[in-house]
Amino acid sequence: MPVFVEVALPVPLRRNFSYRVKEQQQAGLQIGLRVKVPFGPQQLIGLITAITDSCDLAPHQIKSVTAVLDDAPLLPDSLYKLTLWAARYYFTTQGQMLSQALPVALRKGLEATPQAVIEYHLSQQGRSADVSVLTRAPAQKKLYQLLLEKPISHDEFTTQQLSKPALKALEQREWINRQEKVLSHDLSWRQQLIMNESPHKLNKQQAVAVSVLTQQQGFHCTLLEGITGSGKTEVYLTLLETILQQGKQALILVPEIGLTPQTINRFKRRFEVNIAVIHSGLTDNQRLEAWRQARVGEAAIIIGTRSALFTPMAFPGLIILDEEHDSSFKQQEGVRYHARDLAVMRGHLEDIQVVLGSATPSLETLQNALSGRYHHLELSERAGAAQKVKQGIIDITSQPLKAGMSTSLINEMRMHLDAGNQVLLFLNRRGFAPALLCHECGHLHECDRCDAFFTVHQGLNEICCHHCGNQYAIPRQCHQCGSTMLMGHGLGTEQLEQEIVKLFPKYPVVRIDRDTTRRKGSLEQQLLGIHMGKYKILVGTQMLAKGHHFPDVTLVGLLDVDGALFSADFRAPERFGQLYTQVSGRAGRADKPGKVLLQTHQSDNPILRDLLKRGYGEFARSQLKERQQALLPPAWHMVLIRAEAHLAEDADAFLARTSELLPQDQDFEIIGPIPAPLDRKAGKYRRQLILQAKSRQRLQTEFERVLTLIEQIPESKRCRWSIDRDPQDLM
DNA sequence: AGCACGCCGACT
DNA sequence: GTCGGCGTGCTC
Repeated sequence: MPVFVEVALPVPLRRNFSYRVKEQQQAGLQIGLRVKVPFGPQQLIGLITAITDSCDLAPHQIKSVTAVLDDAPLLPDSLYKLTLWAARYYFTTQGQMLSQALPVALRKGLEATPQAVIEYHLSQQGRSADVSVLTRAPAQKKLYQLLLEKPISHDEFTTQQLSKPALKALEQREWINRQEKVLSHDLSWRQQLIMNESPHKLNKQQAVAVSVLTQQQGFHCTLLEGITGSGKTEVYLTLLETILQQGKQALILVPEIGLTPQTINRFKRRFEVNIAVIHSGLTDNQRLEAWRQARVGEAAIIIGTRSALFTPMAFPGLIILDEEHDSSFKQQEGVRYHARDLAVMRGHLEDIQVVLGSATPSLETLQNALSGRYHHLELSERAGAAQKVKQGIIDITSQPLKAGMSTSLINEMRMHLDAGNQVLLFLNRRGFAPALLCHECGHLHECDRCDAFFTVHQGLNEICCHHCGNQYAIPRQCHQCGSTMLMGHGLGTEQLEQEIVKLFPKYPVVRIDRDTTRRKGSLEQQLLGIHMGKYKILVGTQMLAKGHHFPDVTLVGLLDVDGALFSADFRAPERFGQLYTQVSGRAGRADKPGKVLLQTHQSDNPILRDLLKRGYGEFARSQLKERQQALLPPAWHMVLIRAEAHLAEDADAFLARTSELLPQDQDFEIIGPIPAPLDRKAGKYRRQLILQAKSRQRLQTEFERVLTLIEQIPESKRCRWSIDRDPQDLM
């Protein structure tokens, strides 16, 4: 009987592809194995999604599988199902979803389960060799001496950056033997968990949280709402102890910025277990190695950012997603999945607990907690009884400003600095100035590829577009009138830093934004400087607000609240609330109360008042009510269709036709096509269609019905389009 | 998404 | 004369 397989391939085509399987390849064939298949003129690697004995296609249209690459499915059943579910939910294909979920090395066809690794030993001849011949070959000598102590695996060779030529040379001298070492998995942690550090004493709230969490069996999702400094991590660690003792693994997901050595060390210090850390700095092979260790159960704890969600576990026990409100959990290109939502689904499929932790929960999670879908645990006491932060609003309407700072802010800064404390200024705009203005004709220099102004970077002597990366030397003359009187317009962190140096020459300043932290390790260096007290004034963007505590900072100033709070995006108030709460949480400690000052033109704004008066928790609850009234997420469900094209009409026509395919009634709203907030980006026109549906199920079915029709719209070929379910921002 | 095929402009 | 630009069409 002929055998055919359906294969999911990493191509943006909404279907799988059928292949014939030759007889000698048929043994052990199953769903979930990787295969190499011919696809047009190329060979691709995909996953078997079905095995059949017949195929609708004409025989001449079907090609044969080139090779079957695995003998066991790559992913456990739960993760295979997760990719299927996610592909449906995000309106994409399983092939695309799988290429998000699998490590690059596996997508390229590398072995998933090596039975043995190569090890290098010194040979008999090598042992008795005369080392003095190596005096002029230091790399060989170093390697030789390492080998005297113990054999080196091929893997260590790459990770420790030893010299390959030296290895080759020693092999040529016949001093080295290659040996295959059969791998055995060290799972001893499951039998006996060794703790390096005894647990800290928990306060009452922490103890309650831990006892609730440890008593739960099977799938549960819990929001752990703990204010900054309330000791969420200690709760995680204590819960982790129970899980590990049961011989089960834990997956910990953290925001991109949160995966610092300090975080990892906290876990390493407590448990004597293998921890797989998955971050963007890993090579493809290192990533694969971490993936393997998790899959066989050698790694007891897996810590990583968004994409680590798909790491298989042999003994799944727990998923923790820390700082669950953080926007880096949502993928912003390709398949736009949300790691938080998929983590909950994964927990469900693996029948394990999911803990979402945050001081400032997203409205989505808060709604689930309030409605009873999730458990809700609160930590409201600051460990060490630190004092509450004082807060104040500075109305800057018709106030004189020096580099964006009001006189009262400057005076306040001076007081705190003179008292020997640190001051943090927050401005969410990097560069020198957000526009280049001609003083004679008023012309503002615009990016030629985007609908945006150039940002001036004085240090680099460049103007550059923050949307497409376009950059030029700062022009000497105005492009419109030729005048040489050009000046920066508006304020960025670079300029703020310069002005502060002039205003406070005695106090060293550090600036932290994407420009000053581009070099690897420089952020760590700067943070160290702050903790050592080397810097007194800290200037920065978002980066400064996330994850780091600065105990000697007693004053935090937010320079441009208006820009952050009153943007067109419906999530702006929520995000500002989170940012404000996170930033103010950075300041002060038990013996030094902190103070936060906000500069705004709208000091009476009710949203702002609400946030300051009642704190994030209450603020978020009233925001949730507003979203419900406005039929916005999480009350209603949103999908954004983006289209970009060289000609605006093509994008418009495509979206207009799409909207004609969909219903419009009381429970299903369509807005658009409308220009995206950044109308033109990188030379292309951007349009979008916003869809809001009351019922998630209805949204799903309506969309699935029209997906294939959308592809057939003639204009779809003339533009680049994508679907974003549960969009984070409408950019 | 890739990749090939195909048809027009500035180069050894 | 050819190298190479990217528009168009196809992939079991």
